[in-house]
Amino acid sequence: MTVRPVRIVLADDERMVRTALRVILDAEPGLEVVGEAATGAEAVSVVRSFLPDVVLMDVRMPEIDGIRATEQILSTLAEPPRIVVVTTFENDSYVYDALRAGAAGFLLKRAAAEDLVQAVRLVARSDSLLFPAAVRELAALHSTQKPAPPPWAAKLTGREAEVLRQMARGLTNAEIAARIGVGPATVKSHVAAVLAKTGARDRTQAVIAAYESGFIRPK
Amino acid sequence: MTVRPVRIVLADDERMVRTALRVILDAEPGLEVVGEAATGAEAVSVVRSFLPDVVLMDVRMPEIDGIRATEQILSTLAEPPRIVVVTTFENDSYVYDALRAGAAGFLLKRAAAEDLVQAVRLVARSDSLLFPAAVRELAALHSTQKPAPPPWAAKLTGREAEVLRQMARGLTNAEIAARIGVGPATVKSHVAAVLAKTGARDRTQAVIAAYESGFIRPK
DNA sequence: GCCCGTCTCCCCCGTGCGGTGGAGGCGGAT
DNA sequence: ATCCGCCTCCACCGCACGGGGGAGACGGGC
Repeated sequence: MTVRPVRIVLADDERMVRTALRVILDAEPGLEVVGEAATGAEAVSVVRSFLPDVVLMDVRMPEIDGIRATEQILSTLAEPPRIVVVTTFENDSYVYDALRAGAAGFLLKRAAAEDLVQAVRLVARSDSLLFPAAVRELAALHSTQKPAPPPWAAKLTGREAEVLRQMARGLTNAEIAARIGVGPATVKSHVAAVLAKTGARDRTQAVIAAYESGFIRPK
Repeated sequence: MTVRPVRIVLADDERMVRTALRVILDAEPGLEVVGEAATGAEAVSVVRSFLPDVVLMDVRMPEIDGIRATEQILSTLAEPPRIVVVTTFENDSYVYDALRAGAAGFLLKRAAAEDLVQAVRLVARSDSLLFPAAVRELAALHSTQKPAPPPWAAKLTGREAEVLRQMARGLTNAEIAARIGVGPATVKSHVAAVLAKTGARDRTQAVIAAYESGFIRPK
């Protein structure tokens, strides 16, 4: 008997992309594109109908994005397919969101055809999970820029940085003053300086900036 | 001419693991283990000496953990190797940290030998990035347990969660009101509820709690 | 039927916060 | 000797915020 082929569903709002993927995948023995969807909502229903082994899911789609569609599929099917999130990766921060949603892997749209095929095969047969340059580039944005995660961090004086750290712990000006051993008025000055340099409107925005820039980290 | 082999460095505090990996990898044509390290610090120096193509890096190691070692390697070498983080995955939340550190992939220690080999090959030749069941399980922990990443998230109503998300974007009550289409007084009520449920004293602490609990994540 | 949770909105009040515009001291750089 | 950056602190002001009350409407559950 022949080996059961890997059944694939494509979800992408661009017909050309779907066609390209279909051509590449259908040319491969053992791979079979069984369905297509142009929206996230359509993807959910198509997957429910065809129950494929693998779904190639675009992130940006009308109605429901790929992330939500992934969530819905994984949470509503008893034996959900492996979902590979496909992205063009421009400035996407979808990666972590997709991971949380339960995506089995990532694929860069500009990936080589052979990588695409290998990705699908690998995801289909083992519970391994493919990743592309997308993450490397994203990771690079986080790691190689480590010497300069916050553009403004260099401009914060020692005291200001200290005050910002205390702010990010949820302390009031008076508490910060007591903690670092200065007067409340002094803390106010430093806070004002931090707000000015970070471009924040209030302490909440300053704390957000601290998190988003990596100046401080969760956990 | 023969193809240049993939040069590999193993970093793991358990000798047995290193040996096992070496046996598996050395048996493969085109793969060559050129060095081993038992600590994170050692890993950094060994990598600097041998300049391998791929590093298999354990997470938990004495002196310096795999994450920090990864950071150091990637930030100090001009042409750093691909670093694959190896984990036993018990309750690790290292995955995101490793990604941020610039890891090229993940591998589960209990992965099949053939998966290991294929992972190394793939990481070495393309900029694709391997993942294992580790992430699937971890993702499951985050997605299926989505009702419970923050202990209090389950207790936040839909509106309250929405308001908290807007708070975490640095918006004032008035701005949130305009954005979600309700009156300012309503937003005040929701904010009060959020503060009560999160145990926060003010909106800043609420936003901090949102970040620390993973309710929202930095880009 | 009733209750309870949710969403919606109102009042009043105190205050922490942020904005403005200062001042004095201290050290390094020029 | 002078200037500048940083740290320290002050007074005044307006306001968004948070606390403490409530109230009406809708829905589902008992």
